[in-house]
Amino acid sequence: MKKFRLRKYQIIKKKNIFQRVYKEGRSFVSRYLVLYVFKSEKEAEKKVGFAAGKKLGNAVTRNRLKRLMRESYRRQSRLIKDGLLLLLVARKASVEIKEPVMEKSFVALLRKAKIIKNV
RNA sequence: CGAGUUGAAAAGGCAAUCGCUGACGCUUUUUGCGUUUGAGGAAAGUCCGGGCUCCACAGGGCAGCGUGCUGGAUAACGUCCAGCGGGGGUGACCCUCGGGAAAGUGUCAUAGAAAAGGAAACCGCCAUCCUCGGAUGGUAAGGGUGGAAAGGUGCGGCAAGAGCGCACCAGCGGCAGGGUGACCUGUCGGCUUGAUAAACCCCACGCGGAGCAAGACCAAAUAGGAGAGGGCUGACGCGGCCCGCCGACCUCUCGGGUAGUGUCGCUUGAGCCGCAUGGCAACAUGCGGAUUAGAUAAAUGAUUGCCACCGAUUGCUUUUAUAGUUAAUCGGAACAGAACCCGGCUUAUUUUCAACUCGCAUG
RNA sequence: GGCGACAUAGCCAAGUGGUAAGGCCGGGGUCUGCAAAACCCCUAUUCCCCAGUUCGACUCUGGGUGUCGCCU
Repeated sequence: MKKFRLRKYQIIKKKNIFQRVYKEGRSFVSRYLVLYVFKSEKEAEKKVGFAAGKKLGNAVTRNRLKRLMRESYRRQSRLIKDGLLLLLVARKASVEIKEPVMEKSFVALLRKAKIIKNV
């Protein structure tokens, strides 16, 4: 079975990139998530960032949400087109949900944004 | 059986698939593969105390801050242990910012005659006088006010009263005995000096400041740039002020560059477990053993199966309540995530066990 | 991660041991033919919460909760 990896260098870390994606990227909203999409200058670049605000809860729940989002992205990353910077933000309703619900919601957002590869 | 007090312990396990941090090995341009490793009792709050780093390898005085019964433990503490005094509870047991109010100052609203002077007379009580309900004087026993009223209770005494006298109790002081000490016990004395120091303050002891975002290091590039001001008649700096120290740069403007969320600090430590000895204990000493988190948009997750735990329903056993049981089904499993590291405290939270106390019932 | 500040009516807020000022908003009234303005009256029982000290706590002490700021 081919593995879907998610390495450190594939995650957005710099503050200014976060700011650009927030400001200039297009956004898509669902009940549990907000997805920002921004076209990178480089063709091959494909990165993702995760955010969970302070209002969602304590450190444990915020870390759990980021893990769930990362797991969803990791499983579906092969479907996504290259050359995009994505940013996933958790909403308050997502505190209660389990992993498959999160993943479904993520895929629905990808369809909405029309960034799925046609294979 | 019910209610409670105290003290400990644990924080589900195994397996499969996918995935992540660090370390090591192989390969290597990136990368990839393999082995291995990986959160807590509170990691939390940041409330104390240290280590460590920089500033005089930290000095003096003032100011400021903290602690506050005694003795001990400790690197240190506001922590811990053992005691003393006071308070609460039927009890196991718990709580206690618990020095000084006779060094001084302040405050004690309203009410009340009086709220702190050896002070105070509103009603009442007693004596004297008269114009017969007032005046003068005595009086703190009674009434009334208040959170608190000038020691309390009883007997005597007196015009009425009063530590005015006596007994007991409380408080204060002296002496004797015991204890390292807080203090306790006994005895004697004159009879008596409100509360508040989590009000200022006094006394004793302690504290320099900042904090790993501390601090240190690194390439290329021009270049130790230009101008103004201050400075060995001592700048800048050392938390406030004064001293003292240090000893040559500092501030502003203009122009140009660079350094990356880079590397080190970064994890073995006053640490943990067992035994022995000393000690009532906290703890100390000796011997032996096990020692692997080090991330930085921040690593432990997701899905599933079985077993174990808890709860509910159904079935079965039992005369019933109840209890037990195995089987099936469903549901649940807390608080919470290392960020330089330790010792504590506090707060959040799921269970289990042990010892003890009280009540009820039965033998 | 570290350091610090604040919380009082719907809003802005004063208050530093003796029963909580003031302004805006709101409600009622006077005035007016009706309004506006002006004037008068009313609006705090949880002073963010829980304990303690004190006769008495918004105020002092300890613990908790929430909000905001500064340091790379």
